[in-house]
Amino acid sequence: MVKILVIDDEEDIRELLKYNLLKEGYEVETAENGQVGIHRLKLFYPDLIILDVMMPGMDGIEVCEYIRNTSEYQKTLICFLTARNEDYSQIAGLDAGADDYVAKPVKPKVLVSRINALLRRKGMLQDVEKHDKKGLIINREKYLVEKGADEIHLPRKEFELLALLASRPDYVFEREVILEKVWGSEIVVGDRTIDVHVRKLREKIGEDYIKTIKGIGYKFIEQ
Amino acid sequence: MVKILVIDDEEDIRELLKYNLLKEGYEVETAENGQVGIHRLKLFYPDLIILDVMMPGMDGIEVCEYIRNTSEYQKTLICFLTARNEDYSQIAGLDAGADDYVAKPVKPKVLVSRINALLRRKGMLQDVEKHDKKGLIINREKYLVEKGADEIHLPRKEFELLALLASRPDYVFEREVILEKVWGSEIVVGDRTIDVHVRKLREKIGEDYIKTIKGIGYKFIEQ
DNA sequence: CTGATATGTTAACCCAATGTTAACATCAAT
DNA sequence: ATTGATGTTAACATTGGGTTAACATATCAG
Repeated sequence: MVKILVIDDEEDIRELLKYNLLKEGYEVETAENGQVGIHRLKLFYPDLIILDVMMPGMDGIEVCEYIRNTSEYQKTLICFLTARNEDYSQIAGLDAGADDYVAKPVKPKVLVSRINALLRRKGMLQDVEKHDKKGLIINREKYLVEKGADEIHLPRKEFELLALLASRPDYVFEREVILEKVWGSEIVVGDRTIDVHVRKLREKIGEDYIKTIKGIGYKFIEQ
Repeated sequence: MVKILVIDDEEDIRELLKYNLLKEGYEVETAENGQVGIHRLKLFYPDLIILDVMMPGMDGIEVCEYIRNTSEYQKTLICFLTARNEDYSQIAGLDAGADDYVAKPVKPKVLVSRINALLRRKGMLQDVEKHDKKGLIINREKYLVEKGADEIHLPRKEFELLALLASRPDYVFEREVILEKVWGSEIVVGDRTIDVHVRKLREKIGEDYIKTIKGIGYKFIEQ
């Protein structure tokens, strides 16, 4: 669960943001000024702080600098709330170490969208797909197959064969078509060649990804 | 050297940004529309793209989506230029995968500050130090590679080869591409030339940085 | 069940791609 | 001209990807 701390002196804003962020599925706490915010940090340990720049007492810039100078909060994201046209605070804020800012008056849709984007690009939002599943990621640029956290290096033919099959999961590629695409139309190889490559692939990526359709060919099964 | 590509249909803006970014020490190229921008991508390989949302023809959102769907540019940063109050494009832009946006009319100081901040938090601005790891620092001005405390002087070809490979760690550069980029498309050299340079590089920087992908090419591995 | 056919499996082999070394070519600096 | 640094090539060594042969097993028709 992603935790967000909202620090703003206006109660209306705090409640507006809290309501919308909760609706989005985040865990939210609020603080009404910088001192309280810093105090709450230690107990709440948020992943992201939404921080008003203009506050009586300790302002947002100071809070931000304090956070950035405290090593245990280095990875905590900071998003400023700043008055429009307040270019100075944009500059100072970003230089103080903020990760983003949103202009006031805050529109909830905009804010939520930016918070989502910020968390996503910082990798704090598990993007559903990608590395959680045991699905394969075939990376042609790296000539590499990623399976979970593992990186599997494949020789050329094996890679091309897998890439072909995986390009259309569940579609059955006939042996003849595989030969044509992976080996090329002129080159003639023995009839056990494909099988051997399939064997090696199955050894490396797992036995369940490539299924034999007897009498026809092979197909790739998504796991 | 950090490379920035500016895509905007207004020449005034392009020149304004180019001037200020060059002054800041960046390498800058421009493009006057989306199509040209995408074409320029492949040759220039920018680290960051400044992208106008509103353009005739292919607009910024489309360009952004194209880039985000092309795996080799996944790590390329995108910063939108968007008209103020144009909330829709803020949302659509960020959802399309932009890393930041700056409102028009652009103030050079603000833009430069945000670009700096964006690059810094993405770790693309080597903050002078960084000597902690055993990673290599490639210094184009001095034709020099720093490995820890050592300074390794490299001849041009070796340097260009290493710089190319290291510009995109893990990415496999085909022999043909290496020849094209390091030697130039017209010049034809023997089959063994690349290997010999790789050999010399491995002797100088260590055996583990450059990996052979047989049948395809070479890749740089971060240590 | 039996035989026929397709596919699986293993290990050995071959060779093209790459590694390696040293000689040669080129060029800038002295 | 001499030296040293760099770039290229030739000649040979090495490796591991790709292929095949030989045999094992599975599947299906009748």
